[in-house]
Amino acid sequence: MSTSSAPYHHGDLPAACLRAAMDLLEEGGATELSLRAVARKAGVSPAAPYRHYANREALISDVATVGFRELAEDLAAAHPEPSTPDELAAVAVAYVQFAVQRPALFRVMFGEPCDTDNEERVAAVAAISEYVCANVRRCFPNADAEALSTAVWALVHGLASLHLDGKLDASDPGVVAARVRAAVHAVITASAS
Amino acid sequence: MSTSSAPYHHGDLPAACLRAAMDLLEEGGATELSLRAVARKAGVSPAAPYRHYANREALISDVATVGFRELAEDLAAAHPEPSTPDELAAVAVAYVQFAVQRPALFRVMFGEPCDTDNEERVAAVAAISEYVCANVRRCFPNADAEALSTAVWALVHGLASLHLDGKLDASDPGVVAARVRAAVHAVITASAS
DNA sequence: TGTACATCAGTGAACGCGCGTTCACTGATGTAC
DNA sequence: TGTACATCAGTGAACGCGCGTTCACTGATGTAC
Repeated sequence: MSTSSAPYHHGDLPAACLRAAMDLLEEGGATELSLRAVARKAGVSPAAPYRHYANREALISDVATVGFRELAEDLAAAHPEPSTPDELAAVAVAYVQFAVQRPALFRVMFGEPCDTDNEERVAAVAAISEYVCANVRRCFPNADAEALSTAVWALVHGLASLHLDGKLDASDPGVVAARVRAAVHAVITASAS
Repeated sequence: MSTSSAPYHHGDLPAACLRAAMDLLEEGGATELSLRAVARKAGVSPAAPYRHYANREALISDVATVGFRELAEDLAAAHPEPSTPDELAAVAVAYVQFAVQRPALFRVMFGEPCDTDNEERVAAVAAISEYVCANVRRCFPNADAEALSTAVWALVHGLASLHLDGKLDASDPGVVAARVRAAVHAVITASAS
């Protein structure tokens, strides 16, 4: 696209397709991701992606994988090893922010049943799951780690989903962050009341 | 459909469309809900629904409304006024079961941004929100009700979503119920550890 | 170093599909007189 | 009670659309000799 005369061979079409797909999700809002649109965006004929992807689902699955990796990065950037409720809440905020800022990508990642044949995707999901679990063990060493990990992930994922789907107002990022922090703290202090 | 000779006038096509749509969601698995398919299922021409619905979205919105009402019924049936952690957990289980048993309907309800012009839909969502809030006040009279209500709804909704989307295994209803109960209890006892 | 040829990554036209929606229409219903 | 007619709820054909995917093809690349 940036070179004046496009060469016949693309160079790295798989990567270009992935990037095009991510861009479409970023722009398009609620649009469905179609192979044709991806090819168009990548500046290539509709049939070209079939050199590299068996079908639409294979592309989508790779997009989801990239999404999970980027989510993992965002979480680690919020705090690599949270060990207090406040630090945990910061991670929760990052998770919800990812969902709110990139809703279409989030929906691709979570909105359809997994393709379990895609090993990289499974690994990317597992990495997040383990990160959450490690955090829970660190913060609540005496708790039932498995049950509490599930609960924490569900809490955060639920907050993300409810904001994403308009059940909780997501128009002001500051308000969202405050609400997430409040929810996390409310849960942690619930049994005291 | 049951009468031998179908009359020209249907009788109550709006209701028939709604029922057809619900049935399609129940059967079809991951299918998108199309107006044409609904008309087909209702035994009527593709244009007929337009007598009663402005467009596809209007039908979908009504379907979502019915879904929210039925979810509210399921929750109330699980326990109309939960006041202990166990009773609260029973309601959580009902919520997750609704999602797992009727995934396509659940996705219609939550998977796309609300049509806020549909007053009945808004009311149906608000009813659930208030039910959750009332439960939280009853169970945790000294907590920050708003924050904790958000958290509880998010926890339950997150559990539902993660099961629905294959991030948590939903193949055995008993296992799911146990996991949900464990998660709820883990949260309630988290601060004690 | 130069040429023949196999391989590979693209093209672009075509397929059949189901969709949302519109349109002119027609059969049934019910009301006014 | 009987008839004329307005109204309403359907029909079915058609529109244009974008989609996933296949196919025979062609231009570019790189390797063997």
